[in-house]
Amino acid sequence: MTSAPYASRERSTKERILGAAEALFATHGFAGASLRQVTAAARVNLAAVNYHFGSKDKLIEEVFRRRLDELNTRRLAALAKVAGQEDTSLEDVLDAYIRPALDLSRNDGGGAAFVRVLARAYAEHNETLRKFLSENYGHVLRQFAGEFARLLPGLAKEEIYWRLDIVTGALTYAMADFGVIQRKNDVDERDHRETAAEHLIRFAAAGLRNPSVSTSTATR
Amino acid sequence: MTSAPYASRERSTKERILGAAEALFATHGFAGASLRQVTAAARVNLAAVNYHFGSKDKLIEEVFRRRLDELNTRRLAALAKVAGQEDTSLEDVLDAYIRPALDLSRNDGGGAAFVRVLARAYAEHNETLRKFLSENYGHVLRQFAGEFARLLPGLAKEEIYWRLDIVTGALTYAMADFGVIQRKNDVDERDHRETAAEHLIRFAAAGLRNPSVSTSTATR
DNA sequence: CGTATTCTCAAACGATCGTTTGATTCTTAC
DNA sequence: GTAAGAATCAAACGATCGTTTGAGAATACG
Repeated sequence: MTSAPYASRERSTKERILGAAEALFATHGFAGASLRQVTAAARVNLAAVNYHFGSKDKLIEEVFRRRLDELNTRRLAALAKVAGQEDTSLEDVLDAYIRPALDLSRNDGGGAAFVRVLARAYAEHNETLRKFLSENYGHVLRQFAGEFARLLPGLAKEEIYWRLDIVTGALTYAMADFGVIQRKNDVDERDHRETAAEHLIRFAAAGLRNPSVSTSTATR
Repeated sequence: MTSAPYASRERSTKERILGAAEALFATHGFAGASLRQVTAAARVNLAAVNYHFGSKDKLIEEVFRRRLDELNTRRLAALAKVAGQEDTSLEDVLDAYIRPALDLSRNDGGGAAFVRVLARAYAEHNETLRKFLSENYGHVLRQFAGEFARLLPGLAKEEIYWRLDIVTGALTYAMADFGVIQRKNDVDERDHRETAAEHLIRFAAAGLRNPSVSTSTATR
C-alpha cells in the first residue's frame, strides 16, 4: 500500500514493538519486562527488536522520544498562549504544564501507559536515562520557570526551581496513579485523572503562592 | 562472644544482607539488583539469602519491614504529641508526618537508601508489594487523615485523602532526591533534604488549607 | 524479468538469573 | 569428648536473559 515493506499489517513492526514495550515497561519496569514478553505482545519475531532498534536500551530511548516530543510541544504551545500577558494567573501556567500530560494520558491507548513509564524513569536511577530525559525535558522546565518567576516576583529563582520540582514530582505521582488511595470502582479512570489534575493545580498554585521565608525550621 | 553462631563478625549475616540489599535495591531496583550482587556486597555466600530468608521476595519484604515499623512508630508518636490539642497547627501535623522520614534518611547509613527503596515501591506495580505496604502503611495514613479532618473541618474526608495522597507522593519524590534539579555540589546532602522538607511542609500546608471548590474545571 | 535490498524467522549463542544440593565448618549442649 | 544442630561454602541446577547468526521470504528497482 504505502512504501513500507512487509506492509499492510494493521501497524508497522516498529510501531507495534513500541506500543507493546510501552505497556510492558509501565507494568513491569525496564528491567522487569523482557524482550521476549515485548515481542510476544507485539506478535513479532524476537530478533526484530535488535534489527529495528539495535538494542534494548535504544528501544527504551525510542519509547520516550516518541511521546516526549509531543508532550513538550504541547506544553510549550499551551505556555505560549498565556506567557507574558497581564491577565495570566498562576493557575493558567500550571494548567499549561499539567493539562498536556493529562490529555496525553487519555487520548489514545498508549498515552496512559506512557505516563506510568515516565514515572518509572524518575524512579529508575539509570544514568543514561536521566541524562536523556534532562536533555529533552530541561529546556521546557526552564521556560516554565521563567514564566513562574514573572508571576511570582517575590520568589528567588532557586526557590522557584525547588517548588517546581515538588510540583513535577507530585504530578508524576498523581498521574501515574501510584497513590495508596484506590479510587472507587464506579469512578472512571478519566474522571479519576481529571479530578487528580484539578486538585493538583489548586494544590500547586497555593503552594507556589506561599511567600518565601527566611532559612529556619519550618515549624514553630 | 554473644549467642550468635559464627559470631563476632562486625554484624550478623542477616543484617549484612539486609543492608546490602537495601542499598542495591535503591540503586538498581528490585528486579535490577541480583542476589549475586547483594551477597557479594554483603561478603556472604550466595546461598545465604535463601537459607536465612527463603527467597528473594521474602528478602524484599524483610527490607521493608525493618525500617517501616520504625518509621510508622515514630510518625504515630510524633502525631500523638500534637493530636487533639487546641493550639496544634497544620504545619505541626505535617511535620509529624514528614520529619520522621527525614530523620530516618540521615540517621545511619542505611536509612537514606531506604527512602529511595520506598520510592521504588511506589513505582513498582508489584501487587504483592503493594498489598504488603498497604497493610503496614494504611492505618498510619488513616490516623493522620483523622487529625487533618479535625483541623480542616471545611474539607470532606475524601478530599483530604486526595490531598494527602498528593502530599505523600511529593514527599516520596522529594525525599528520594529524584528531582531533575540537581543540588549544588557544595550543599551537603543533609542540608538538601532539610531544605526540601521545609519547602514541602510549607507547600503542603498551603495546599491543604486551600478551600474546597465545587466540581468544575480547575482553571477559568 | 532478475538482482539487490529489506525484512522476518527459527535457532542458537554465552551470560546471568533465582534456587537447590551436599559436603564442610563452626557452635551449642550434655 | 562427642553427638546434634546451625551456618557457610563451592558447585551445579534449569530457566531466562539480551544478542547474534544464517537462511529464507517479501519488497524494491533496474
